[in-house]
Amino acid sequence: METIEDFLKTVGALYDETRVTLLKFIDIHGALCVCDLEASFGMTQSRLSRHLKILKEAGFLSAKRCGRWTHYDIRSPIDRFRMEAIKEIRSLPIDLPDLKKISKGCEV
Amino acid sequence: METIEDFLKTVGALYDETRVTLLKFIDIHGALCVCDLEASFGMTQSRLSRHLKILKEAGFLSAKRCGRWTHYDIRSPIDRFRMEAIKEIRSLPIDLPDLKKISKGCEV
DNA sequence: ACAATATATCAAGATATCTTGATTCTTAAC
DNA sequence: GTTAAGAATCAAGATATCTTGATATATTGT
Repeated sequence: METIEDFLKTVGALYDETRVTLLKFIDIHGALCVCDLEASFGMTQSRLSRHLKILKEAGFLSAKRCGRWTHYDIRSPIDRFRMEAIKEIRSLPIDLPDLKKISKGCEV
Repeated sequence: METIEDFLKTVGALYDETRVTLLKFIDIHGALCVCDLEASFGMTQSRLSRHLKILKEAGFLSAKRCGRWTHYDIRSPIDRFRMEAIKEIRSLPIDLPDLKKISKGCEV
């Protein structure tokens, strides 16, 4: 973290229940494509894409294209403060849906 | 931190440049009354009051009445995640005004 | 090239947050 | 009690964020 703009973008990404829930889900299950998240959460695709982008640009997630699929995962390496945030989220009691893996190809 | 509501309130309090700057200022100078912050930052009183309240309700600041003055200070004890946030803010290069102490009474 | 699947982006309306200026509440001095 | 200083709250307008539905951009298979 170098600037206050970075910091604000980082905490801003955390300031949304949807994103905190997504972050926890990906932290638990590992890399997932958008369509699996869509199936698991029953959330519209554009909404998911938007939140994943925000988490990615805030330094929490990495995105890796694999064929048609984009797999989002917890970014590694990750700095101390973002890791502390993820640890905090791990400790929170958050209701998560079951993982529904519908993607056929490009297993990772 | 017990619930996701607590967590969101905590990161929400950090998601504002004014509040991050105030938090850093109070972290450096210790307990200060609203009028001294008002004089130092050249900020309207209602705006300050609002942000201090948000930082207080998010668990970052304590407020202590002393005569006419309300002194805000970094809350102690403070939990791990909030402390990590303050440490992160300490490391950020943020332009701070000089401290202007105009309050006459109730020194702490 | 064409069609289908997965993802990303855009536009518009709904909701939340921030700022300002006015008002109210508290406490101390007289 | 009255006045004044310090602080908190309220109302209204400006700005930012979130959601939805539509459209655009890859990428793969035929």
